[in-house]
Formats: sequence, C-alpha cells, structure tokens
Amino acid sequence: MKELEKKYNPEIVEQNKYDFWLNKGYFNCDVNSKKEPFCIVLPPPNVTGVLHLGHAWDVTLQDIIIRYKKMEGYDTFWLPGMDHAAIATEAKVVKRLKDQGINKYEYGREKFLEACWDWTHEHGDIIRQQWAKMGIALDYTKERFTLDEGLSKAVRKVFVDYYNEGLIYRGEKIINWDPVAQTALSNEEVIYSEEKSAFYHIKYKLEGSEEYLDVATTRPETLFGDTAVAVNENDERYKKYVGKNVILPILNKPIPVITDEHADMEKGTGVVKITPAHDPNDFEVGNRHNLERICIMNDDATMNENCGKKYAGMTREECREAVLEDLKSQDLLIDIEPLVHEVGHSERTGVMVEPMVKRQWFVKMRPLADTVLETQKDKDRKVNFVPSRYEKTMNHWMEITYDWCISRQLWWGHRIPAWYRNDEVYVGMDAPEGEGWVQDEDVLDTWFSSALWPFATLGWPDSDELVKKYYPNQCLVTGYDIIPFWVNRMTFQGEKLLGARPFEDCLIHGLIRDKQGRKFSKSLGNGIDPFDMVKEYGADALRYYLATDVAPGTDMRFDEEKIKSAWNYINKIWNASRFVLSNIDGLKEINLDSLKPEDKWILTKFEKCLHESKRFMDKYEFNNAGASIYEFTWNYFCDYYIEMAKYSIDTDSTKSTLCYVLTGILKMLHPFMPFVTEEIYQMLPVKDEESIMISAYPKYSKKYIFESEEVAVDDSVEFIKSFRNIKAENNMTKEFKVMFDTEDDNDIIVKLLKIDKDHIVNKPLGIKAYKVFSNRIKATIFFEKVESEADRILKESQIKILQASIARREALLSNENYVNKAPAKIVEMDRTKLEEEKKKLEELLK
RNA sequence: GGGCGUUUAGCUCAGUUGGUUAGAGCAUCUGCCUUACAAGCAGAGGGUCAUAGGUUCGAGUCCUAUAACGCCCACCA
Repeated sequence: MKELEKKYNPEIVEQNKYDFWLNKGYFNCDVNSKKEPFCIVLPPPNVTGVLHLGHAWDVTLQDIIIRYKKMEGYDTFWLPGMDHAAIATEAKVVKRLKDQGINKYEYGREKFLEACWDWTHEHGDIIRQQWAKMGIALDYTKERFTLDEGLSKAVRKVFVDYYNEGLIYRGEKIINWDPVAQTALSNEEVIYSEEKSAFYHIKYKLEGSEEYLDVATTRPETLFGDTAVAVNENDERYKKYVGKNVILPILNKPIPVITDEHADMEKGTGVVKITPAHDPNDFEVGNRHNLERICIMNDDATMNENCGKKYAGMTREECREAVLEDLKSQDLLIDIEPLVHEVGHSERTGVMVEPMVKRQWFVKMRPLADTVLETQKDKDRKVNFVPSRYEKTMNHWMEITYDWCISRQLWWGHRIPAWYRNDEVYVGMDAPEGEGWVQDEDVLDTWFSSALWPFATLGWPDSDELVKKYYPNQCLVTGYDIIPFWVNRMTFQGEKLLGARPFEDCLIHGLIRDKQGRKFSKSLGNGIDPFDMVKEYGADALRYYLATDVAPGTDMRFDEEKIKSAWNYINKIWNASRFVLSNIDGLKEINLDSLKPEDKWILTKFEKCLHESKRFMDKYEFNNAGASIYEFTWNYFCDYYIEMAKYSIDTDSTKSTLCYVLTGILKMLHPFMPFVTEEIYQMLPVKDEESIMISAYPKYSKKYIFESEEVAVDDSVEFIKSFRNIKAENNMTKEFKVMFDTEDDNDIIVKLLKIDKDHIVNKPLGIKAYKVFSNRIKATIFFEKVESEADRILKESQIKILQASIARREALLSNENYVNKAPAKIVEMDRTKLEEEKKKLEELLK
C-alpha cells in the first residue's frame, strides 16, 4: 500500500486526476444509454477575460450536481461553452488594437474580426485550463461557442421566422445610445447610478412679450432640440398660454405651448420642455402631437450643426457650460437648484447613455412574455426557481418588459440577416439573388444568441437526437443578476421555439462580496483570484467553502479563513483515512454479519446522515448537506468510532465497518471535493469501481438502522461527556478512583476515558465524591481534594438549571390546553424528559 | 415611486411543516505533545433571535406596524 503523507497536500493530490477522468470519458454523456438524463448547460463565460470567484462558485455548484447525479445513476451531461460577448469583447479588442496604434475603422471589418477570433482563442484556452483546475466534469466533446456555425444558423433561423411572423421588426425609435462604443443598447445594458446635478430654471419668453414661462430642466444643452413646451391641460396657471408660442432661447425660434398628460403639475414648475429626439418621454409626447424630431448630436455625442456654429463640435458637457453662460448673459437663467438623480450609463464603457432616435431592429415582447406568464402558473410546465422567490423576479420582468432592441452597431457578433436594395428589404437565411443587395452592417445583441443556448447547443434546429433526450434541461445554475439578461430570455425563447421551458429547475446563487460586504471591483482593488486560493489550499477546499458557506440564493462575503477551515476539514478526513487504511490493509471483503454494538451504532448514524444529507442534496441545499456530513464525519466517526475501533482493530467487524463507513463518507463528499476523495478511494483495499466518480452513491437502507444499539451507545457517549466535563471542571489529576453502579460491561467507556484498571473500585471510598450519570450508566468518582468554592458554585448552578427546567416542564404538563392540543409525541417526550431530570436532580442532591 | 431581501454569539453564517435548554465554523478562556491528525484532542464561556404589538397551549419561525441596511425595477422633466 502506498504510504500517505502525514499532512494533506492538495498540490500532489490534485495532480493528474483531471486527465484521468477526462481520458476515461467519464465526463461524456451517452445519448444511447437507457439511464434518465440529467443535463445542465454551463452559463457560457464571456471570452473577454479569465474566470473570477463568481465563476468558481457557479461552476462548483454545477459540478456538485453533476457528480452527485452521475453517482445516483443518471446519464449526466454538462455542456460547456463560451460566449462571444459582442460588445464586451469588441471593446477589449478595440483597446488592444488602439494600444498598438491601430484604429478599428481603418483596420477594416475583416481584419478586425480576425483579431477578435485571436482574442477568443487565447482566452478560451485560459478558461479551459481554469475549468480543469476546478475539477469540473464538462463534456468537452459537445463544447460550443455562441458564434460557431450551428449557433449562427439557429440565430438566423429565429430571426427570419420571427420576422416573417411579425415578432421582429425594424423601426425608428428612441433607444439607449452608447457614444463611445457607438452602438444601441438594450434597457438591461444601462446601469443607473446617482449623480449630482441640478435643475436649471430657464426663461422661455412668450412670443412678442416680456412675460416668460419658467422651464426647469436637468439638461439645458438639449434645448436646441426643443420643439414645444408642455403643460398639463388641468393646470390653471398656464391655461392662458396654451396655443401661444414661446421663444426658444439662443436659437430665438418660436415653439408652441401644448398640453400633454406627461406634464405633471406637481413636478418642477409644471412646464416641461419637449425634446423628442433626445428624451424617451418627449419622444412619446412628440408622437402624440406630431412634433418634429431634431437630432442635435453626432454619434459620439458631440453637438452637431443643428445647434448652430458656435456649439457644433462641442461635447455634451462643454455645450452645457457654454449654454449656461449664454443664458446668464442674456438674463434668461432664473435659478440653479441642486439635485441628485439617477443617470444611465453604459454597462460596458461606463459612459453616460444618450437617448437617440435611430432605426434599429426590435423583438416584439408582449406575446412572448405572455406565454411565459401563462406557463409559470402551471407547476408541471414552469421553471422551478430555487429559492422560489426568484420566480417573482422573472414574472415581474415579463409583466413590464417592452420591445427588445437587438441590433448593435458592432462588428463582432451575428450579422443581421437582412439585405437592402433601395427601398426593398430582404430577410432570409442567405443572401438574396440578384444585383445590388447590401447586407445590414449591424450585428445582434449577444444575448440574442445566448437566449438559444439550452437547445441550439443540442443541435436545434437541424438535429433532434440530443434535443429529444436533453431538452428541457434538468437544471440551470446562475446568479440572480443574470435573470433579466439571460434566464428570462431563454425562457421565452424556449417556450416559443420548442414549446417547453428550457429547464425544469433553476438554481440561483448570489454575488460574492469582499469581507466588508463590498462588490469586487477593479477600482477598489479588492479582487481575489480564485486560482491563488487553489494554489494555497487546493481546489477541493475552495469548492467546499463555496458550496457550503451560505444558503441558496444569498450573497456571500469572501473569507479566506473559511477556506483554511475547509483545508483543516480535508486534513482531518485525510488523517482519519490514513488511520483506517493502515489498519485494514489486506481486507478482502466487507463483512457486516456479526457486528459489535459500536459498529451498529456508527452504521446507524451513517444511514441517518445519508438519509438527511440526500434530502438536502436533492433540494440543492449544499450548505445543509455539507453540515450534516461534516457533523457525522468529525463528531461521530472521528471523535468516537475511530477511538472505539482502536481497541478492537484486529476484528473483522471493526475493519469492515471502518472500510464501509469511510467509503460512504468519501462518496458523500466526492461531489464537493472530487480530488481528495478519489485519491483516498484509490487506496481502499475493497472498492466497487475503478474510480469513485463512476461508483454508486450509497443507498439508504433500514438494514443498518439499529435503534437499540444507537440508544445504548449514545448513552455511553453522553456518560463519557459528563465524565470528562466533571474531570475538567474539577481540574482532576490522574489520581482518582471510580466506582460503577451498573453491572453492564463498561469496557469501551473505561477505555475511551483512559481509566486505569487499578482505579476502578467496588465500594465507596471515604473521600470526596462526584456523581456521574447518563440514563443508564452511573458512576461515582472519588478523589482526594477538598471541595473548593468553584466546585460548590458549579454544582449549585447545575442544580438551578435542572430545577428551572423541571418547573417549566411541570407547568407545561399541568396546562390542559397544552396536553390536549399538542401532538402526543411531544407531550410524551416532555414527560420522559421530566422523569429523567428529576432523577438527575435527586442524584445531585444526594 | 414600485417590488424583493436582510437584521440570530465578538466575526461569518445555519436554523425544514411553529414543538426538548436556538446551532456551526472562526475567534476567546482552561487543560493536554493520548502512537490518524497540535492546522490536533478534551472542556468552558458567550445570544432579551432589530423594535413594538398580535395569533397560538407554544413564535427565531406565522400576521401587522416601525427602524436600519442592501438589491432589483421604473420614462420622474
């Protein structure tokens, strides 16, 4: 037998295991197998960068599910892949080229895409290495990319079909414009953050009069695009002005005063300037009143010639200052009222988003969302979120969502399958026949392709072999921040295109924060590289920590100390295994036919732990499952059973029990810590498979539940604990004598307490005595030491606690309401407990 | 403005359909180099479960209100 190192060394343990599993093909699904499928598609990480702690958490949870289900006998299939991440990757590549002095537009589309592919391959390789380090069981034979040939075809098909059905349309609407990336964004890609700003009160003079309306705005620079001012039709203050014109400052152009519901009498001055081309509300107002849309900005958000020569070319910020100066000098600026409000920024470039009127492609959301709202009412057809409260997050989104802007003015992505020739539009899988057709320059939102991930990766729409077996997927795991972007969209696309939910369960986790509860961010410099942790403590320790630290769906505060604790735990298992392995060498088979009470006891505890932890595993409550296994392993198996086993280590029953229970522990822990469990499993003298990964998860069996032995040994343990307690509390030296009152064989107790045979006596000695007792075992400890003040206080406090508890229980049991209404089992328990407590008290008072 | 969540030991977190004296890890204190493990073993201390009401024989758990913190959504000029 290979000698185990004295300390657990993850670096050695984790070597070569991944390749072993991979080369054996354990990660691969088997579509022809008769086993039930269990399929998870990996949320494809962006090829923009490397994996962070959040990814490590995400993949750990999935790997636990996959490994557990595989051992439970499922045909597991975990499909890996990556996301081209259109705007995010494009931004990175643009920057890389810029650093080399290359401009994207001068470089040209074709060469730029080549640079994007280079980037993708570089980062893809890093990500795959990181997956291997985490030990995750991905079926690489089915790996996909959101921009690969199959996905691209699926994307085109969906686009074409939706277009033909009227679910995709092209329209000129106001959208969120990123002036740095120079592309449209969806609502989800806009992040709102608080900014200090001001309400600027500006005089809009009435035509031919010195009278004016006080117009409050946060964006004075947009006044060049004003085509009206609006008041509420019920606003008595302004009724007389409706229909008249006011003079737009600086441009000195008359614009009408109109009434519109958008003008709120309570807000500001009740007068609002209307800029249809640069504000979403005003856009709507403009539509209602047929107002002209004047675009006043270029695509990079500098001002254009519509603002007049002086302002053209200025940035938004410069223009604001200049406008304010001019207003002041013309005595048109009434007041500046400080204000803090939410301003939208681009998720990727961070720049302030500019509402712009642009012609873009949209998905008509209402019918798609309504289908989901309908299916979510049916428990057999809905996506089951864990925790269930996230169902509300999705439903709410489905209720309020509106048309999804899917075109992006980028190059890296799925090019829109639309061709134009003069006024003609052609939408199809391939370019149309004939001369003069020009394809749309734009690409699709990256989420358009990832929304198809759960089925397009399985070969949809061309091949249905995998789809038939693995769709709907059994589970999806992701963070709650991704629900609007991805989970919701996969759900409506799955329902629409395949008529079924994309996955049965959706396990949601939170975000990882730093120790102070702050988000990890580059600017704070508080980032943690998960692979530094792997290097220091091993992937198994990191995984165990990530999987068990918090309940599902909640945020986690990163704490390196806990990874250390996980290492300690693994070290404990390592050493227990070392003990077991060194003592069961040569064991030919596990024979549990003639068992001693303590063997029956640990087997019972094991079965109960198995039963409980499996219930938790099935509910994705890995924190609870982990705690249950931890308690059994450390507090029962290591602390007591191994200690007991030392005294009967030569017997077959002890060897068999040790081997049986250790195997069970390794199997229960394998999903959490695959490397170390495999290492130890390989050294077992008796094992069922060539790898723990393909071995069967233990099956709960009543055969190994021994109630009476469990109670008896529990009682011995309780006795041992009280004995040690009294010993410690009294600072007892080794010079003591014990008299057992019971006739039973107290051999194990005597051994665990390390009581020398010479110290056991048959009759009371005339020196100070302590009573020790559990339910069945009683003993008296004698030792020469005068009762100290501390002893007396301890004894008194024990008596007090007992008396209080007895009083409480007596009151409870004399309460008719309680006795009649509470379940009989509970009442009975209180009665038994009361009797026991009374007995104990009696003993103490003796 | 709408919605959701959190508040339990010094710290980080569990706590199932309401039911024994509310648990764990870390930290703290005491004693141990006991031949699997000193990154260990044995023992101990530490909580009016955010606050105020209510329902109930019984509330950390259910209901109502309040407070603090956090997140998501929303077109607040």
